[in-house]
Amino acid sequence: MSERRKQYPFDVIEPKWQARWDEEKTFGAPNPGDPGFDPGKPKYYVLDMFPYPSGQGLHVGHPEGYTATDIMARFKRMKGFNVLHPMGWDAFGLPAEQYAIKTGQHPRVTTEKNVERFRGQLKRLGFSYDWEREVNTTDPGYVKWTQWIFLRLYNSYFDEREKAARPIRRLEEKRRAELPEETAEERRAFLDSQRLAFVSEAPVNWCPELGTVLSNEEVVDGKSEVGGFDVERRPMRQWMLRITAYGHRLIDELEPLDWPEGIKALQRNWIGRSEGADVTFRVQRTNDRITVFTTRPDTLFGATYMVLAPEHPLVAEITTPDQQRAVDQYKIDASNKSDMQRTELAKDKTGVFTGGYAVNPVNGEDVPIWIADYVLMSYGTGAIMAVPAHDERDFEFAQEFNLEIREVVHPKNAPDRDDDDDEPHCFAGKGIAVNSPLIDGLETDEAKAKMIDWLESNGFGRRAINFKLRDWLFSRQRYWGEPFPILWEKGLHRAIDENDLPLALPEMEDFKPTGTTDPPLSKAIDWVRVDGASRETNTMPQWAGSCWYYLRYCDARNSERFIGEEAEEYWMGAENEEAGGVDLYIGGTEHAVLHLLYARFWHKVLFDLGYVSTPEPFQKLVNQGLIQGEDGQKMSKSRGNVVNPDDVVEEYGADSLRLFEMFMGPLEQTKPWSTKGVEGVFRFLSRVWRLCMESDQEGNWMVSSVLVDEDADRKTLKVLHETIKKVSSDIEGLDFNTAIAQMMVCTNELTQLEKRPVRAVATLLQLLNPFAPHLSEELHELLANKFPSLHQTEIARQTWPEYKDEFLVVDEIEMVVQVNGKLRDRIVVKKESSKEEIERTALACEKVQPFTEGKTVRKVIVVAGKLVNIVAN
RNA sequence: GCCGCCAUGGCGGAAUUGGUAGACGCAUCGGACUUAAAAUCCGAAGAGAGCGAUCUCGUGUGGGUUCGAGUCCCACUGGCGGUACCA
Repeated sequence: MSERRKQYPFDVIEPKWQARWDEEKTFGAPNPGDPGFDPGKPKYYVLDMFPYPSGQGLHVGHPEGYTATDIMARFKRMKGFNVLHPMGWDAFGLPAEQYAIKTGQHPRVTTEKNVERFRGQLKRLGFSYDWEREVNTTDPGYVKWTQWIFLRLYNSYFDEREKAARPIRRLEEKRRAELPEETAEERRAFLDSQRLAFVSEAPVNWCPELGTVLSNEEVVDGKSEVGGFDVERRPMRQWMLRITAYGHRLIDELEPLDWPEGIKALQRNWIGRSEGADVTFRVQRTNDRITVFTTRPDTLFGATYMVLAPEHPLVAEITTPDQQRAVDQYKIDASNKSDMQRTELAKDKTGVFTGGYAVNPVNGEDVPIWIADYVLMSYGTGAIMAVPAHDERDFEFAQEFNLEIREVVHPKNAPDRDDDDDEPHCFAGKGIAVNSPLIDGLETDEAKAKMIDWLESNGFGRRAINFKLRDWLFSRQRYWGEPFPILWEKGLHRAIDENDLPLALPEMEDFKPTGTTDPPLSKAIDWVRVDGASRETNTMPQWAGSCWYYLRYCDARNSERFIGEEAEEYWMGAENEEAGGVDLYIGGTEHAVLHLLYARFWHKVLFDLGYVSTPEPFQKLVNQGLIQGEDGQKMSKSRGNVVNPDDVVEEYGADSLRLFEMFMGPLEQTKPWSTKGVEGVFRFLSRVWRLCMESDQEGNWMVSSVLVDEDADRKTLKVLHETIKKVSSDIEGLDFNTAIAQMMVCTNELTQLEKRPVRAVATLLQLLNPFAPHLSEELHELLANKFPSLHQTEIARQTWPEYKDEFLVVDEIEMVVQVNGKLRDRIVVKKESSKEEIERTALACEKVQPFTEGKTVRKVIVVAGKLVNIVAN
């Protein structure tokens, strides 16, 4: 069975070339200053999202993106670029730790084993990585710099005026000058509250099953993204990163990036910027003030009540004695509801009147203050002004509790709907302000602006922008992560000395969760105690390592800096018109709001502090599409439709796997696996083999006797140069499927020749090389041995072929003749024929006559080289 | 609900700025080679009508713009992904 399939000896040639690439370091990329570095070469940085080395090994989704980047890397090298194409391991994380707990093996051991396996699998696929730059996020030499970057965050604050991170020392000096009478403790507390990495006591997502807290991004539908366990809110002391300070820039600087629109939208949506105003309401009979955020200040005259979140600090003070019991009960009920329940019950609005009233600043009216859990403490100010006529949620609530609904915006061009005027309705769109003395008759946008001006000049509010984005919860109660380089003493934290980095994890026998909120590291008593202080026992989340690995690749062995200045400038810097950063980044869409947002944030901090030279890390991003099982369903063990890449390589070879994954369809599209499809590309590669090779009686392969060292005829040259042109531009555009189709056409053409011109064949092998590197190198070597006129170096070190226009043009062109847009005939005309000649020929066509007979020819349209359309009626 | 993506033969998919719909591959059918099969090579093929040359219809649905629409515009339908009380 398997004998039958080996139509060419891929099982011999693939290991041969992989070994040679390894030994000769064929794909090593020199850094500035390295031997062999050519400053004249432009750089090209093509990056894969590095894998988490799971116990399962590679699945077929990995090679899809990896093959795409590998084709680009090999192509750009031959095009004369110095190409950075690295690989590494995102090796901290929950699965490794959970597996370790189950088996009792240390996560370092299992991680090493998994990395070993992944590396072997990738090498078997012939990817042209520079393995000298391999990184592993769990290596002490890597952890050192992750911790070092954390300390940069810790030692920085966000300067609101400059809209950038600055060293905290600067803030300290400023503070000292401005408030000399402040005590050291007060100043310290202030500075600690300003750091980009800070400690906060706040409700967090605690997952009892995993024994850790999770970031908002790691919680999906109230369940943990890993494992799908219940997540509850509980207040805990945690490290946070001030990503919210970068909300503006994370949105604005996203715009010019060459990213899929969908991913940009996802990030924009996640960051969730809304513009509006903060408005302050005075609480009746007290000195209390309630500030609300609204995107519709133009509807203030329609604000007929207010709602506070049940957790709002002013609730206790506002509540009147006779409403006390009801309010207390509601607060208890609300706190007992899980996030899941709160969203499930989203349809039915609940709430309780506090008994208190506030004064609407625009008209002095008293409005009742309610509490309701549809108002979230975590967004805006935790309080809203309710405008039931123009907000769906307020409308529902007002209907439920019979609160006044007052129209203050009238739809433009709306018909007078006096027929159902008694029916209360809600209109949330833009229109014309009515019943609003200050702004009557104005359109919504104008009304908003005027209202904000009025609020500002009367001291009732100001322009404001709000974000959905929350600060990034950065600590985890796990063992297998980077320890924080932080010491605690008398309730205060401080950084450890940078010379003591990396701070390694303690060796522990028992790294299980403690069953409480104490992290496992708290059990390493000797490690925790340092003189009079104790170490932070939380660890960093998995995302920490992946926030900067693309920088480390540029200078992976540097022990003095996280990245050398010269290396950073060369690989990440902006050159000429280019925007700089990673030139092409390919990976799955699942990281749209996690890794890709976090990495941008870190990069911006490093940029502000002067460590990197561009504000954005990834210039061009492409998401490879999901590969489904043969049945069109998502691949999963339970469906039994999982394809193992090792099996495919075993049966058809790595070149076939690579080629098939690129031939399936457009890179970014979801598409189903097809075993028959693999056989198809395998047959194609076998045809290429037989284009060059033939077997004798004994079945030994030898260079084909029909290959000749002669010039190709014009027809062959035309196909060949069309192929050079199409393959080149298709690779640039990542249209690999059509590039392969064109190479198939070219191969079929060459196969049919009785004498095959060997230089044309060698050119085809060059074009095929990025896709099927083993086969093409082997055939080229065999041909080069026989034909001295061919390049004697391997293809990887050759220059990419250029097409010549002179071979593309033909003397005679076939043109289509249409009558009224319908195809009726074809004509062959000389290349240099005039419009008039073509028209005459077309009109004279026999097959055209029946369709023009009895009609008047109104117009004849000639599209050069394409068609003639006769308009007749 | 909102946001993004998609819809073309039996199947995966091709079609520059609007200009020959179905490239290439799979599956299918026919032929060559073979004692036979596999492999390989050659050929056919969107659907319908016809002996035929040919004709009619065809890119989710309905309209529109145009000499000409898979492509552009309007209104729908169906599917995939994300997100959801964000004021």
